[in-house]
Amino acid sequence: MTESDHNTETSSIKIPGGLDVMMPLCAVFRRHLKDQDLKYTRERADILDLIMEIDDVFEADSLLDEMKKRGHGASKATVYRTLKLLQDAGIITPIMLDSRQTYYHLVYGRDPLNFLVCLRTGKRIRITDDRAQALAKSMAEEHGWHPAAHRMVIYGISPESEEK
Amino acid sequence: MTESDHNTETSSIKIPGGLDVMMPLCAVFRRHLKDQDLKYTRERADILDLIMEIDDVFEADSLLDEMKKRGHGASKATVYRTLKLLQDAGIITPIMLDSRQTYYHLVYGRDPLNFLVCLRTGKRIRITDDRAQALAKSMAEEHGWHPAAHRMVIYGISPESEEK
DNA sequence: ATAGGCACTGAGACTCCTTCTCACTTGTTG
DNA sequence: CAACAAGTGAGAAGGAGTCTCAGTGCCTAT
Repeated sequence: MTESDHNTETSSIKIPGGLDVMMPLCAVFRRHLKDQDLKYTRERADILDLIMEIDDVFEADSLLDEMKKRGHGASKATVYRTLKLLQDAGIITPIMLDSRQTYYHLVYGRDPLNFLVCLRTGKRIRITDDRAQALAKSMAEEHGWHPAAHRMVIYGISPESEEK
Repeated sequence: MTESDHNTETSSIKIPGGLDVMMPLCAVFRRHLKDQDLKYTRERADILDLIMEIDDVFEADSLLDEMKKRGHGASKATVYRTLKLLQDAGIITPIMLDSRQTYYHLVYGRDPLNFLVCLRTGKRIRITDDRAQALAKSMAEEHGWHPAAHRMVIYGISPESEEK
């Protein structure tokens, strides 16, 4: 870990011996980059930092804006390129919540997310649910597949919009 | 039912008395249109017919192409407008499987669909599963929501791609 | 039958997200 | 220091989906 690993958000990884080692998220990214002879640049570090700070669903565009606000900007091209690298590294995942654009969120070391989406207002809430995870695993395995991730999106009417 | 209801694909609807009445899908659409003083035009009928014939996941673009091939075309604008009407009528639903475009499929009178998507090959298979439906219902209700539909997309490795 | 009104359609302009191109910069290695 | 590979930004390009607007068609009332 070097001085450029300034953000020390960690994720636990399981080691065969059963020991839990807390591994900084940026180290995961750096290793992934190094494995392909790619570089851990200022832009890439800043983008990952911002994503860790947000720790919520986000879009490419809001990243761009926020980067600009903070002075250390990055071009649109760089943001999109970095998002792809982060996906490859298994750190973030895209989610298709509506047809306008792609959303992303942190997944490395996080519980899988499920979503409730209001058909009237568009309001979204994230929920985690072990049953969904278990079910996804069963459904995949019953078809001979190896599950890697799942996404449950439930459309319905939120309590707030119903009262109106 | 008139001569313009040439496609007689049906859906069963529950009547309070407990009787099952088979109702042509196009009749559902016509009623929905009539309720809003909209018209059941040749283009709209053709698009619905094609969707019933496909009876699989489809994109706006492939509808456009297929309509063109069959001689009775429709413009891009009309196709998109009709897809929206069909959604409003509860006949089809959009699904966001990847970030390239919006996919749709028939839902009226059909079992809810879940998907297995192969991370290596992009192969998709549709599966129905009562457990997913039940779980979606529970998850929504536990948060005070009224569920309307759900979508479970499971990403993983398909048996075929694993053998390679 | 005719006229008026409203919905519908098609062509293409337009928007917006995303990707690509290309010239220039940066970092690393021998 | 030279060579080379990778990275970056600006803007062009691509592509899905929406919007506009003029022209068409269907209904209804007179």
